Parts: sequence; structure tokens; C-alpha cells
Amino acid sequence: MPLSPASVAEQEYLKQIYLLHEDEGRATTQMLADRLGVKPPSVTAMIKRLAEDEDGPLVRHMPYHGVDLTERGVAVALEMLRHHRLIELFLSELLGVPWDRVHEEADRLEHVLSEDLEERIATKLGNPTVDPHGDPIPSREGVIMPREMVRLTELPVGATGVISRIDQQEGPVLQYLASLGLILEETVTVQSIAPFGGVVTVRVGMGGPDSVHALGGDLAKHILIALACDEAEGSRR
Amino acid sequence: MPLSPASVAEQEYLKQIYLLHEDEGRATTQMLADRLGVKPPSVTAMIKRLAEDEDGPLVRHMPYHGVDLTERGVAVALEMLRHHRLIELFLSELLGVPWDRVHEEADRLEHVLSEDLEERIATKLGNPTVDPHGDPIPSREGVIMPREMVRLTELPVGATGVISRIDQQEGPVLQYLASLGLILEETVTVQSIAPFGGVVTVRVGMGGPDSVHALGGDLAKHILIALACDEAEGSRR
DNA sequence: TCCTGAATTTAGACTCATCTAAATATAAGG
DNA sequence: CCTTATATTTAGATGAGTCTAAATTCAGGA
Ligand SMILES: [Mn+2]
Ligand SMILES: [Mn+2]
Ligand SMILES: [Mn+2]
Ligand SMILES: [Mn+2]
Repeated sequence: MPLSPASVAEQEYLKQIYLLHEDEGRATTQMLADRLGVKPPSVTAMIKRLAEDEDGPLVRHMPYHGVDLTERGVAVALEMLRHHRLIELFLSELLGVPWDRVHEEADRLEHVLSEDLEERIATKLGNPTVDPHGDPIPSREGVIMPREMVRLTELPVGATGVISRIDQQEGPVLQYLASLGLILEETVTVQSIAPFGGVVTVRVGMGGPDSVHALGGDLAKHILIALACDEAEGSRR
Repeated sequence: MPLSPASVAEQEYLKQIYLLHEDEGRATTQMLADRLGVKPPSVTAMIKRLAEDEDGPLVRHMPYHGVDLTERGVAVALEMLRHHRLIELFLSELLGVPWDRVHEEADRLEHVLSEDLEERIATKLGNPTVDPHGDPIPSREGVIMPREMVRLTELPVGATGVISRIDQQEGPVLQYLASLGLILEETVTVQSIAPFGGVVTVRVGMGGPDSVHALGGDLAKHILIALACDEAEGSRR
């Protein structure tokens, strides 16, 4: 992904537009303002600049109805995501930075990573496809390896699975999850789910009764599970 | 060195003012413009901003006679230099980036390195005091370990010494020197020096006649030598 | 179909860092 | 001591990215 004649601010907007489409299905002015920590008029102004970039539009603006990325915009967003996630893994594996702190570091480093360094890091890590949170790392060509996963809140009671992705970047939240043993690759079994997006009770690993924890629905929905192979998906057989 | 509420541009100016004082004895508007790749009026404008920083001046401006750093300015410059040189060594040792390319990478990374990462890198490298070019790495507290060295051009004919620092960052120059075997820790013996800053002929290592090379004075003066211990300094005994 | 509240955009201003062109200071030589 | 080349500073403009306040649009409910 050698391109990206975009400023840091532009890269940041494009990345957040991509991520909003991924987790909310759309990107509005307000949502972008919240995620970027700026006011709505700043977002509108930047969207206009991105829409009339001199080497072709990076976004399509539907006034009053949000914004989405052009092919060029997606390419820039995926490059930033690749940088971000490679850096997260690198910091975690090679410098022992804890998983709840790699995100903020990567957010600053991703914009100044050269293609050469990107390549060296990828090679050193063995061309990984997932970062320390289970987020997929796009390939050099911008391809994301698809993986089958369901949210913890969508699992049937009694089902067992492996935690494969935490869809949440905030340090304190990640720290809390880790304190309960809810980390990547850990096996969990659903004990109960309160209806209407309520509390999920899970057993962690193969442990006894003190490895059972109750999680609020808002938290649990950010935990993604790869079903155990010989488990029917979503049905209770 | 936790401080540095300075923008990237401010950090870059402060660093170059520091380096100019180190290698030229002073920093003028023109010299700064050259090193920073901007026009002289931009330098004047920035110097004024640095001189009246809201938390105290970072530089002293003597109009028409250059600029120097205040204590606060020195602290910021040394922090950048520490970041820069730690990053150079890190990239060189842990990612195998060749010594002629670490400088440009570090120039971008130094401004986004957190104190936490700085500390982890320093620890991983064993709290080093010199970078891959032999440039000293300031301590956390901003102290530079002094080392006795002379320029290759100042060595008497027949003297032997160890290359301890290359006072030059440009990639192609470093590549050329490396191609002659003129790298850090290598031993060299002066065969002859043409007068008036002329050509220096050196024998590299313990090699035979084909390890003898002639260097222009402009190049040779950037090669710093630590005298072999039992060699009288500067005298021919 | 109209009203209203929330989201969005427009208008206008500001800071930072840069530029070009013009004015001015310095230092060196006659 | 005066002249002049060069370095430096001033003046004024520009672009990126942000802000506040005001105007506009949209969508849902009466
Ligand atoms: Mn890249
Ligand atoms: Mn991640
Ligand atoms: Mn530091
Ligand atoms: Mn160096």
C-alpha cells in the first residue's frame, strides 16, 4: 500500500469513516465529530476537502445523510489500519507494551510509518493476520482475511467458544476484561443470558465456580467468539 | 525528559538550533533556513514565536545576529536528540535497518515517541550511550557523556585510531564510507595528509595495500577518531 | 400537511506555519 | 566615512484545520 498523499488529519478522518461503516453501517457528521474529538462544522469542512481532492475524490458526500469512502478512500483507510495493527502487534510482542496501551501508541505512530519499516515489521512478525485484540490486519494489497465470528451476546446458553476478537479499544475496559481472564484465545462457556440485551454470565476456561463472571450486555457485545469447531452454529442441535 | 509541549515544527527548529551551535558555534537565520528547507522569513517568524512562548522563552533572539537556546530550549532539543538516537539504534539493532537509512526514519518518529516507549526502548537496548553513527545519546536527564575524539583530518601522519563517530547524516555519504570499510569501531592508520585541508590517505583495519583509500578533506573531517590508548595525542612523540 | 427539535451546513474568525516582495540593517572595502 | 552587497526582518497573503454563532434542512408527530 504505497500510496497516501494525505495529511495526518485526512488519514484520521478516512480511517474513522471506514470504521464507522464497519461497526455502525454508516458515518454521519455527528458520529465523526464524536470519534475525532472535533465539532460538527469541522467535520463538514474536512468532508468537503476530501470530496474534492485534487487527485480524485476520497469520499462521497450525501449532504445531510452522511458520507462514504470511494475506492481511493478505502485504500488509504486500509493502509492506516494495516499500519495501526502491525504496530500494535509489534509493540506488544517485541516491547512488551500491555494490550490495553498499544492502541494509543499506534494511533500516533501509524501516520509516520514508512513502507520500508512496515515491510520489515511485517516480516519480523511473520506476516500476521490479526493484531493483539484479534482485529484483522489487511494485507499489503488491502485484503482482509474473513473470519466467522459471533458476538458473545448472540451465543445460545450452554455454548462454548474461543474469544477471538475484542471490538473495543479503550484501555480501562481492556484492563477490566483481562482482570477477569477474558483475553484472546481463552475459552468461555455461556451460563445464562438475561433477555433484552441484559447481563451475560460466562464461565472462563475450564476453571471452577470462581471463574464465572457476569458482564453487562454493552460490554459483552464487544467480545467476539469463534465457535468451537464441533458446535452447531447458533442452533441448540 | 517528560516535558515538550511544543509542536513538531517547534521541536524541529529547537533541535537544529542546538545542532548548529554544536557544529558551527552559532545559528543564523540563513543556516536554519538551509537545514530546515524553508525560507528565511519563516525562520524569523518561528524564532519570534519561540522567544515569546507562553510558558517562558525557548530561545534568545539577537536580531541580525542569530539565536541561541534558553535552558528550556536546550531541554526540548536534548529530548528530541535522545528520541532520535534511541530510535536509530533500535531500528538498526532490532529491525536491521541499514545505518544510512535510520536517520530519516528517526526524524519522523522522534516527534511521536511517548515517554513510556522511550523507556522501554532504552531498557531493551541496555541504556546505550551512543547511536549507530557514534552520536552520543543524552540520558533521561539530558546529560551527554563526554568522549575524547579528534577529526581524521587533525590526526598526525602515521597515527592509528578507531573510528568512533561519523558526523554526517546523509545516506549516500554513509553508504560510500561503508563501502570502503570505514564503519564504526574500525581501526584506521593515516598514511598521508595533503596540506590545506586536502586529501587524507588511510589504511583501513589491518588489511593490505588494497585497503588503502584516499578521502577528500571535506569528507574526512566528518570522521571522528578515538586515539588508540597508548598513542600520544597529537604529538609524534 | 404543518410544526418542531435535532442534525447539518454556512458564515466568519482564528492559529500555525509557510510563502513572496519590499524595506532595512550589518559589515566590509574603497 | 561612505557605499554597497548580503543577510535579515517586516509586511502582507495563503492554506490547513479548527472554532462559535447563525441559518438551514430533515424527519417524525400532531
Ligand atoms: Mn503502508
Ligand atoms: Mn487493535
Ligand atoms: Mn522523551
Ligand atoms: Mn545518528
